[in-house]
Amino acid sequence: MAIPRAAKTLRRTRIQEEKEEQILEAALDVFSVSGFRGSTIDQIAEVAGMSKPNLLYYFRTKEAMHRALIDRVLYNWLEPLRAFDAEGNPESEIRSYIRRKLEMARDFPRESRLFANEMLQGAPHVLDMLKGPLKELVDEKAAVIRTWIKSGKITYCDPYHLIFSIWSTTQHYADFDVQVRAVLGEEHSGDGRFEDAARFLEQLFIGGLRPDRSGR
Amino acid sequence: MAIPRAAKTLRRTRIQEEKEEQILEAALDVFSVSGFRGSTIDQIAEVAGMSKPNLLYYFRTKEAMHRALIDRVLYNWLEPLRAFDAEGNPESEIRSYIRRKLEMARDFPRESRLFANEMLQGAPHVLDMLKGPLKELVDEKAAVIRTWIKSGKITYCDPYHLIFSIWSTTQHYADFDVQVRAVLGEEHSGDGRFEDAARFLEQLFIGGLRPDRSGR
DNA sequence: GGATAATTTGACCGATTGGTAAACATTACA
DNA sequence: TGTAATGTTTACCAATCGGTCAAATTATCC
Repeated sequence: MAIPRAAKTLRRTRIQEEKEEQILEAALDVFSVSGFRGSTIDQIAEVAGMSKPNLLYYFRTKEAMHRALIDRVLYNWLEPLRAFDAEGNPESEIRSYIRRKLEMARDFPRESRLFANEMLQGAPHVLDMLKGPLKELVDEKAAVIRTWIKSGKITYCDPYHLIFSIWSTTQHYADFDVQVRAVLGEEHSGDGRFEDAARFLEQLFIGGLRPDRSGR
Repeated sequence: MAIPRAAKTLRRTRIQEEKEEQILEAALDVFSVSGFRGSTIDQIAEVAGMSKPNLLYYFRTKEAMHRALIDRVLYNWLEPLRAFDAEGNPESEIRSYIRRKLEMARDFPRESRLFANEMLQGAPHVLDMLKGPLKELVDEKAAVIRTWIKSGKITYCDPYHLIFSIWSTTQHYADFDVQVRAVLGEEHSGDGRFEDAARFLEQLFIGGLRPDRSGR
């Protein structure tokens, strides 16, 4: 007789690791496109290549699957912001933050869309995380940026909106990929657009944040 | 006996105008949060305050409702970009484009989210419009920006990525509203954040695009 | 190799989905 | 005011939804 599913959390077999991995991979495919409400367990089961009851053996509900997926993806997603360092000089820190975020948009677009979907729906599953850990992390980095401003290394500006604008410009290339490709045309739909975007954004932010050159 | 619905398009009664308006308003509420797949006709009917069959009397399918909604919203959505003018000087044109887009994010967040949802899902209903009319409009405005660059009014940059970055930074305040509020905290969740954002973004773009001050 | 635990499946359930049919009610207009 | 066109509702349909169950299969370990 199968053991109650709670026991799974005590010891995990090889098969469990593999299947859960497979399922979350498929779930990312589906949830990132259709959002939570728009996705079905059958869809995910099909992408994962297994039967629906089999999938439900590993995750008891659609909710549980979604939560596991978000938990798993969240840590890496915030990594670039955590790496944002007060010690480095502003120009190179901002430059590499932009680079890192653009790389994530290029290499992990599904993860970006998963969060975007969540945001559009009002963040029903991650609101606490936004108000707690994320806010704290951003507050911390905003303080760093303020020290840069006070020491005259970058021009005066609102650090929160600076962070928002880096998030939005970079994630745009994942979340609105289809629009970007449509506007740029087939011929610019290779990965080259990420290099072009990096060049533009670095120029924009470095130029836009340079300390006042003519008195303000 | 009720006339076949095709006849409705010939002459529209007062009731038709009112009810269709009511329905599309409710549809905007629902589709903008849950996307096409995640929304149900019952939900929309409830928000619209009418029965499902009644709603289906005006729009035969969920698809038809969604299409009508998109058609209706699209024209206004592109208005700010159309207003982007080659004659004005770059600084004030960019400034007012940012203002207009931010005002739309503030005043029409549902419309913004409707499109964002559509993009995340790969633009199944508007791909042709993106590749056609939108691309042409952007190409046209990109050409304007290039003349500004050639005449030395703004610094050299990729006009497409410039447009993308204005889109993304401004729409962010509608699409990721819940995140913005969470990070800024309750006390900054009044409409003041749009003024702060406007100030920051104007500074960023005007500063970032100012012709080279030190030789390149 | 056999017992036992872990995994997989097909058949199924009640609720919800998008949508229809036809009776009924209301409006517009001669 | 009568009547034909328009609008609304109730009852319903087949398909799909999230999820269960028990039986069948496979892996594990002595």
